[in-house]
Amino acid sequence: MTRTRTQQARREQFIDAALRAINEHGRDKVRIRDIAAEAGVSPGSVLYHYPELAELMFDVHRTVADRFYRHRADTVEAARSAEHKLAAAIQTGLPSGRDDEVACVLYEMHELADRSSAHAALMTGLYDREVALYGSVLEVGRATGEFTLSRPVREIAETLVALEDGLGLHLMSNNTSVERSTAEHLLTEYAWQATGRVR
Amino acid sequence: MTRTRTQQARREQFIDAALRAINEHGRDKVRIRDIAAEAGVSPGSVLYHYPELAELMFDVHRTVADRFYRHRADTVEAARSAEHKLAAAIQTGLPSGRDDEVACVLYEMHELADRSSAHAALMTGLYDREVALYGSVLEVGRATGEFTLSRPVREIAETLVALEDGLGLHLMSNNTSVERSTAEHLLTEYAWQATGRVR
Amino acid sequence: MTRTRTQQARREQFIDAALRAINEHGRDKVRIRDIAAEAGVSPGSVLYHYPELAELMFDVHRTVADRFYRHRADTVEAARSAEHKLAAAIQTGLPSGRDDEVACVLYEMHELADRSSAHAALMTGLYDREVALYGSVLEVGRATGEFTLSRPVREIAETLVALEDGLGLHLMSNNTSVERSTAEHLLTEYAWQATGRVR
Amino acid sequence: MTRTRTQQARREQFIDAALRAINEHGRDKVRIRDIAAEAGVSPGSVLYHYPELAELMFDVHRTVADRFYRHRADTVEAARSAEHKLAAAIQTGLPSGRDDEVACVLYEMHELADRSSAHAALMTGLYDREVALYGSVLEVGRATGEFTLSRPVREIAETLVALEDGLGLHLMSNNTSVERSTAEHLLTEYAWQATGRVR
DNA sequence: CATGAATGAGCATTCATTCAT
DNA sequence: AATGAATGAATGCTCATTCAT
Repeated sequence: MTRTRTQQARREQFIDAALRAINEHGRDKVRIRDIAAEAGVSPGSVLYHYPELAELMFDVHRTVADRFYRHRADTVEAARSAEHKLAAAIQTGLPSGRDDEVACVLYEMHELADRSSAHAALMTGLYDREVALYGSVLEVGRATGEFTLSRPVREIAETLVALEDGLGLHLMSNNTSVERSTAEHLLTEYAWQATGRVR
Repeated sequence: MTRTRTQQARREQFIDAALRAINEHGRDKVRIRDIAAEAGVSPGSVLYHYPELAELMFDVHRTVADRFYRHRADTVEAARSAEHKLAAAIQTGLPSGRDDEVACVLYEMHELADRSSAHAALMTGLYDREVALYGSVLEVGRATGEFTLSRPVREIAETLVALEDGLGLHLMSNNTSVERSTAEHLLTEYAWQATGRVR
Repeated sequence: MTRTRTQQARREQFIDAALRAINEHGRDKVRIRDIAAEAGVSPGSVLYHYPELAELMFDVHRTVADRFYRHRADTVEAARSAEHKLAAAIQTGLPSGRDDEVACVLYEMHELADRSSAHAALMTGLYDREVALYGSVLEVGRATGEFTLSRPVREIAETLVALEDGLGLHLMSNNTSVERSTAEHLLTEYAWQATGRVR
Repeated sequence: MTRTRTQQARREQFIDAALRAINEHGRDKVRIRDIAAEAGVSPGSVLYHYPELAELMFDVHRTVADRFYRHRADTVEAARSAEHKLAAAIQTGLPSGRDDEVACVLYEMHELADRSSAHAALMTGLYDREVALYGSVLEVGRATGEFTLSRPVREIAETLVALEDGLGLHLMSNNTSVERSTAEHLLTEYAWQATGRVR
């Protein structure tokens, strides 16, 4: 048991190392050596703990998905009013910038879902949680009377998540026609409209 | 001139071959041999026409972006009313399925924009054209009285493009919580709302 | 016959082209394409006239050896006195510098003699002619009373040739301890001594 | 430290292997596989210790230059009289034959000096040491009264080195007009003359 | 004769993986 | 548990060579 704990801790170090290495070299270019170097160990050591490299990739994906959601959920929860919660969700749903390691890697992982159902499941899981998060915010707003929803909760929530993912994709891809402020604006406008608030 | 024509035609054959090879093996896994095999030639032949493989990648990206947009623009143009045009834009904006080679490769190319400004420029160009396409449809609808726009044209158009990109991303990633019908529904609902039509 | 003449002329163009290409890229790095480019034709054209590349190399070697000797012999012959002839031989026996294409290529060819008796024969032939050239100059000087030879003609001549080859080797190899002026000085000093002249 | 020692020892094994491989296949034809085969390892192993192959070439050059000089210096030192020292220098300055691996490779390396200042520096260094070696022998002979120098020490020493290099070049190049005995004779004759000894 | 296109053998090189220590 | 050393499979790439036009 103790050994398992130790091993697990070691694996988490490798996950973090891989995360940084992916961020630096790109998911499809990263080598075991890069990960090992980032962890300060030899390549063989990585293989010892992760005989299957795909498993490490999966754990990285899982980790960034969890962290990304956790950060959003915590921030939203900390907001007092539904309006503030909604704003918090929007703020944390877009990548903060090029140095947003978690968001960057998360977007790099999308492509894996194409050919791996395990990764697809991670994406689905994240999507569902994000929809649920927005959904609960909307419910709260409706309950407090802050929001007058123009459409069913789930529909609005799904639209918000898809919209922020699309905007995030463009932000990560250096689309010069989409800046962070534009993205925030579009999301916010849709949110106002969907929650029946007039400017 | 004739010679150049021939060379250009040959290059386009390689672009198509690469497109198919990328579709089969994945952008980051595709080997020169795969492209050559798809084109029915030897690996050296590919290098002969594309000494810089990155240039071939770029041409593939450019090609799928152009085809994707061209198909949308043609379909939209063929529709008679603004309402039909909008529906056509939505239909053609989402990947038709796993066998949608153009859309699949287009999404696979996104990641390249991360580290290459040339690819980022392609994405920006496609985005701008798509926004303009939606914009013109909205303008037409407003002119004919079919649409009563709730927000500025550009804002609605950008939201539509980002939304369909986000939904497309999930469709391509096998997110089981987002199906093609769901995606269409979300887009359509937003479009109805933004164009002032009541169900 | 006419065809042979034409072919021979064409071959000589390739020899010159190869000479320049070798000078630029180095004998062991030069590619057929470099030679073709220098000749302003396609690689296939070179192969057409020189199906065996080794033969072209040999012709280049032969050509530079002949030119090198011819230049020396002509210069020596043009000198009036034995003393001037000897000085002329020394002057033309050392590479004039980095831009001395003939000398550079000649030195690059030495290594081929290691494994090819044909190339070794060329070197031997050049050596013999150079020894003969120095020999005749010494004979003339002795006949006119200008020189009082300290050793047999052949010995002095051979020593002069070997000495200039050794010095030339260092000059070509960028030995910073051997400069052209040093080389001339050493050769001249030995020549004075061997011909019984006092400074 | 121990580790570095091991690595250095391993590198020296590769230097020796490369020396033999160069000797067998020629400097410009030698492949990594030849060196690996000579060392009894896989090609990758060579790259592991010498990621830059040029560095291995340089080390081989350095090694043969050092060994060549060391052998001469030791042999000269072992000789008792100046006369014997001079004879020893002459004997060891000429390649003993086709099987003289050190001399063969040393001559093969000359060409590298053409385009690499690092290699040129090695040649310069060897030349300087050889000149110094001859110089010290001459000084000793003058001190003991054995030699009566006809020219300055440095001039004679430089002439001897250049002369033996030129003769060595012809010996290595299979010049059939220059045999080992001829070469020895020419060197010896010049040496006698320069040191004021009469036959 | 000449060339552009294409080929394939041969090469260095990368890199995950193995293993003795 | 970890590592340095070593391996070998896989791949890109070079380049002489072939060939139809």
